[in-house]
Amino acid sequence: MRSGDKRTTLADVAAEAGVSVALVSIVMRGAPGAGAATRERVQEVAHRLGYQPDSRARLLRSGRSRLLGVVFDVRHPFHHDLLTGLYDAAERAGYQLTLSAVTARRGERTAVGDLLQDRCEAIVLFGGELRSSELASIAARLPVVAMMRGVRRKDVDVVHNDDALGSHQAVDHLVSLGHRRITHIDGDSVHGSVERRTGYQEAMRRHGLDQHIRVIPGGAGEDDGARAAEKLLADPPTAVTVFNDLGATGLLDVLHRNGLRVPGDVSVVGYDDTSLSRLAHIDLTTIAQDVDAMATRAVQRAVERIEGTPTGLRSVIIAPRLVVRGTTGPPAG
Amino acid sequence: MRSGDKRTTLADVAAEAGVSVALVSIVMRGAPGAGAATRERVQEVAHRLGYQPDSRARLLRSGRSRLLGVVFDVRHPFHHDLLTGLYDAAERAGYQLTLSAVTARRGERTAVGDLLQDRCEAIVLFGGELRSSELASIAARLPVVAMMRGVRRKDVDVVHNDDALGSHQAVDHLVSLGHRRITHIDGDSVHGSVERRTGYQEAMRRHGLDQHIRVIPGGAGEDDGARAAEKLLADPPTAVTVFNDLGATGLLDVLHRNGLRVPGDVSVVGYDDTSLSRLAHIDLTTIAQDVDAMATRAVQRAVERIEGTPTGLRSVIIAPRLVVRGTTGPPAG
DNA sequence: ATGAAAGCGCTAACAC
DNA sequence: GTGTTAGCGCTTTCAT
Repeated sequence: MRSGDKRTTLADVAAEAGVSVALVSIVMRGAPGAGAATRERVQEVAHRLGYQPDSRARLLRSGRSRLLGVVFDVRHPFHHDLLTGLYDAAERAGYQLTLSAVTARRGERTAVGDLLQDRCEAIVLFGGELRSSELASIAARLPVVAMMRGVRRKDVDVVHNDDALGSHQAVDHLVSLGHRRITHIDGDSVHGSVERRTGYQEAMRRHGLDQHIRVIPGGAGEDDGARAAEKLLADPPTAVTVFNDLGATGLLDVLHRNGLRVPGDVSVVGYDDTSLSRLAHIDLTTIAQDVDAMATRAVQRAVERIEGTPTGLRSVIIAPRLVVRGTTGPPAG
Repeated sequence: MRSGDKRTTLADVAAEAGVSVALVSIVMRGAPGAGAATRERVQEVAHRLGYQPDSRARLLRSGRSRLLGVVFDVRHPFHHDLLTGLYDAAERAGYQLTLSAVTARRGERTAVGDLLQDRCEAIVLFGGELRSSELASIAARLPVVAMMRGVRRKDVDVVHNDDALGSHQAVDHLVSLGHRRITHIDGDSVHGSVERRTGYQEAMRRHGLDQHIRVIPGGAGEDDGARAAEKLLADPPTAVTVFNDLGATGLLDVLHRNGLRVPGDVSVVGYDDTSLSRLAHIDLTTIAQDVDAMATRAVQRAVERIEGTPTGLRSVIIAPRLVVRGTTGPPAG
């Protein structure tokens, strides 16, 4: 017996309950226009027959899908947190999510293509490498909301973290502990890197620490942080702000191997509040992006575009917050 | 202007190309039965009009969806690796994947429910907490393949790692390095825990090391590994096999804090080969599950059930392999 | 409050 | 090779 041979349809329920399909449809959707008695009976029959509405047929007929497409990367831990928030936000807005993953062997273009076929009404992109012009060509077909990346186009909505502010928070925290010689490890060409670096520089100036500004080239990986740490060893500062948690982890490791104590000799602040930073033996002070706020705004943006209530502002920037853990403390001496 | 207002349909393309809808359908699917010239012209028009087939309508009509539903947990790093493999395997089999995530605030039942409405033809479940009886009730509606968990039902297919064999590999590796006093940290009630523990015990006996068998209670988290390590300190063995990588990380940390050198004083083997184990400062010897093989077999299983070519065997067990990194070496002395 | 009928975008039989 | 016809399962007028 092949499965799927006999799915229960509206017609089946209607026949069994002795009413018309239209009426069953009304009951199933909870729409007004059916008697209480009928309602109950139909519901009972539907349940008994194990009826499951066919979303495809439903959406085909009603013209809308109420579907939000999401492109995320399975390799990026932060994307998973964001998915959690997005599911909630979508549900609150009365939309469903349809996921399309980017993997090591499945590109962003493929992921977007699938979503387009699924007839979702808007697409939410997490980071990614698509060029602004490509995003624009997608945006010509349906609303696009890009999260955690910049887009030089005004036909694409953008929701992201206030990276500069995050760096300010990190520097402020360190300065309040008494640090003055604070170095920043850069994120190279990764999205947000420029903002985090600039934020660091601004904050340092604001505290009158211009002469202590020092930026070491780095990157998005653990090894980038480790390499940056090597360069620091000759003349270590009392504190370091690192582009992201992964880099901070690499840096911490090199520091430890070289006998430097954290936070005794050097304080370290990461960025992103990934699960890594929460591990007991890392216990990293870091900057947390406000996942729920970002997700909520992204969905709100998408829905506004879908329903034609544009707000004019295409860019939403969410404030992050400092999470103090064990890698920061007052400087020695 | 609301988006989605004017999607190009088959009819539009047909009108523009001056042919019938049916013919366009044939061309778009690459099905036989159309002239080369027509084919080219239709394709040109479709492209020019930016035509995108509507998968919902398509699937509704053809009765099948060629969709495989996947339930994964965003919090589990290993699930992401598996997704990568599953996308490939599905594509090879001519199926598409439709993802439904479990999050901290979105349960497995909800995730499965969505998939059911999407009319996928089979469901692949990663781990999870659903009881066997619940799985059975889903399996009554469509084929279910459960990965990385056991199911005491013969109406559900199971594809998982050979946990016992993995433990054998870990012990064999340590014994070949010269270790005899090898302790196992248990995974408590987590799926696979019993098999990994039993495998350890068997392997020890096989090597005539019965009197060195020692199992410490643990769990799936980093802290469980750390707690287990504390218990070990009084009388540390020369090597430890840990239920999973996360636990091994916690254990390593406690070992280091107490001045024990790895692998000098104690060798450590984890399980799962997660990205964590690959971090330079952890560099954990571990047992890698064969993700691609598992994904391939899971899809194969699902397709067999869908297409009604049952094989009788409902359980597939895949051999893992040892990945030697920096936490194992010969015992001191 | 309920039912009949039309049709969403597409594919599959069957004619020509 | 190409067009015609009939639905897939559902929602949505419009009658009754």
